[in-house]
Parts: sequence; structure tokens; C-alpha cells
Amino acid sequence: MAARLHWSFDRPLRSVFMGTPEFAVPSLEALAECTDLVGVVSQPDKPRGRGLAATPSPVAAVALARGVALVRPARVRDPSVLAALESWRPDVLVVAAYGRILPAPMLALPTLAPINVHASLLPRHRGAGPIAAALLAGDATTGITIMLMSEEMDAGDILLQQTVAIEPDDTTGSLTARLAIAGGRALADACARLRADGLEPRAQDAARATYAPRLGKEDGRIRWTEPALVIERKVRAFTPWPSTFATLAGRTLKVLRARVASVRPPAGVAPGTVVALGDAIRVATGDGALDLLTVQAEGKRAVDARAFVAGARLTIGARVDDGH
RNA sequence: CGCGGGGUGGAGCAGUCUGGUAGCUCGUCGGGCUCAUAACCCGAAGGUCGGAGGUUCAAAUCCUCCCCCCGCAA
Repeated sequence: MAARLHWSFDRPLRSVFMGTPEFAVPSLEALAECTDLVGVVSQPDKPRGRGLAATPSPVAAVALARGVALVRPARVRDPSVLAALESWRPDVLVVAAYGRILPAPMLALPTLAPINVHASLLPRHRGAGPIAAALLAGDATTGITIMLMSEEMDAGDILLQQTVAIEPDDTTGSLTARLAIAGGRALADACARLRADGLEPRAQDAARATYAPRLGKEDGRIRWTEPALVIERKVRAFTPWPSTFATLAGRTLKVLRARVASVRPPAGVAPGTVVALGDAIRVATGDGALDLLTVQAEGKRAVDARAFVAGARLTIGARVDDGH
């Protein structure tokens, strides 16, 4: 266990922030508020949206707007990145969803500590996809961990944690928004305490660690042989990305909102079969039935199930998993 | 110029290739029936077919330009 972390000098902390997506923005703003933010590192501009125009990451956009020194390296290990960090002489390096593993020399650079804002209550859900993992696991609560960074991913000593409740209808999108704000608050807290009474690093119980892998597009394909409960969690965990989808008449059908049906499908009906149509499209699964409430066909906007049923000539007995 | 789908009564769609004045499911309104677990039956209202030009005897449909929405890709 590391020594108590305390900033006793009169001058403000010099900080450098590394982060990329929307989630990191409140943390960046909190850091700018309570320290002397001297530099920001973010992922390079990426082609986004239709037309694939190069667009700065949300963090880079804020850095630009604030006029803070910004580097956007293609590779973190590029010597120029370490050089930039050295020239900034940070006391703390704060990382929030940067998206890359940082080399050890970088972690050793700040005079006080390298600090990470992680979107779970560590040691639960270490890794790249903690928010979706909490939804997939059916957790009732999750939260923010402010921690010291070590070389092993998300394994460093904990400085501070804040709990965030998970609502039954939370998606990765809605939960990310709340966790982002909580992250900013937790960081502000940690920052304030660094300068007041200090923070006591607490080792993680590695035995209780779970891992949250980065998601990929194919993770979103619905497998109807799974239980309705599991599919419902996936729908929420994979919204808005990579999104859950099935195939109907050869075309992709996104499922944006679903609920486990209150009644079971008739015995003997194969998973992936439409068993009822009304306010929802009820589909048989490996265990129970799932009511699809909001769906989106290729090239169409998201509509509630009733509207979709009105237009698509969908009948009971149709299959929604004939993709392969 | 990354690839692609689409804008048709309140909603979701068909009709566009093969020009000839608008259709389906749902909703709404009126009436009937009465329990049918997507209730049913009869009737009605409601549309400058995204916008602007053009071709034509005739354009939702063909041509040109513009606006908007969405999927893939990240």
C-alpha cells in the first residue's frame, strides 16, 4: 500500500489530462477547475459520421475550445508524447477513458501520482467496457473509482469511490451520461481532498476482480436461444453501441428497447419465432419470451413496435433470426 | 466526392422500373355488437405524394437542382 497522498505546497497542482470520449469530458472540466491544467492528450481526429469527415474527439474539442495545449498522437508510444509530457512537468496525470494502455515511463512522470477515473466499483469490471458489463451482469449499482494507475490494467490502489444506482431501464447510453457526471464530481472531490487532508490509497482485492472486455459489432447480434432475461440485458448494455440486432426477411432489424414478456411462449415454439403482435412484437427465446418495444429497420428511423407492425406485413409465426 | 436506404392523409408502409388524378395496416370520429385475450362489424373525416424547376395531352411515377431523416463504417 502506498503512502498517504497529500499536496501540501502552496502552488496549485500542475495537471495533464488524457482522455477521449464524452465520458471523459466532465472529468476534464473538473480537473481544469481545481488544478492548473497544462496539457491534454487525446486520440487523433477520426473520420466520423456520413462523409467520414475527420472530427476531434470530445475531449480534444473541449481542449481546443479552452485553448489548452493539446496533442493527438496516433501512437501513445511515440517519443514525442513522452517529450510533451516531460515539458509540461505535471504533478498529476489524470486519465479517463483514453483508450490505450500507457507505457510505464509515462505513469512514472508526474511528481505526485498518475490517477485514473474508472466507470465501475473496482475491482469489479476492470477493463475497457465497465458500463456495459455492469448492465450485462444485472448489477443494481455501479459507480466511479478514482485510483492510482499501475502497469496492470485497472489494478492500482483505490483513492475514492462513488456509488451510482442502475435504473431498470438504463442503457449504456443513459448510464454513461450519469457516470460521466459522477466521474467529474468524484475527481473534483479527490482533488479537493488532496489539498486538504489527503487521500489514503487502498489496495484492491484482486481475488474479486472481474473483467469487462471491449465490445465488438458482432456482440450485438441477438441469439434467440439465450434466455429472454439475458437478451433484455444485452439490449440495454449494447445501446447505443454496438446495438442489438436481429434479421427479419434478410434485413437488419435493430432492437432498441425490449422487455421480458410476462407470459411464456407456447410450448414447442422455436426461439426466434414471433408468437404475438400488439403493442409489442413478442418473440420466443430459449427461456421465456421477449417483447420488442422499439425497433429500427435499415434506413428507417426508430419506431415503436405497434407502428412497425402496422407497416411491415409481419405475422405470427414469422422468424426474426433467419440471418444465417 | 467512403458505401447505401428513405421522405406518400395523425403513425408505419405499398405504389415509382412498365407515366393515365392515391392504396394497405393502425389510429381518429360516428353507429352497432357485447367479452371475442392484436375484440369484432358498418360508416365517415383526413393527402398541394419533402421543396423548386423541367419534359409530357397527362407526373407520386421520367430529368435537374435543393432541403431533411436513417443504416453501414468508426
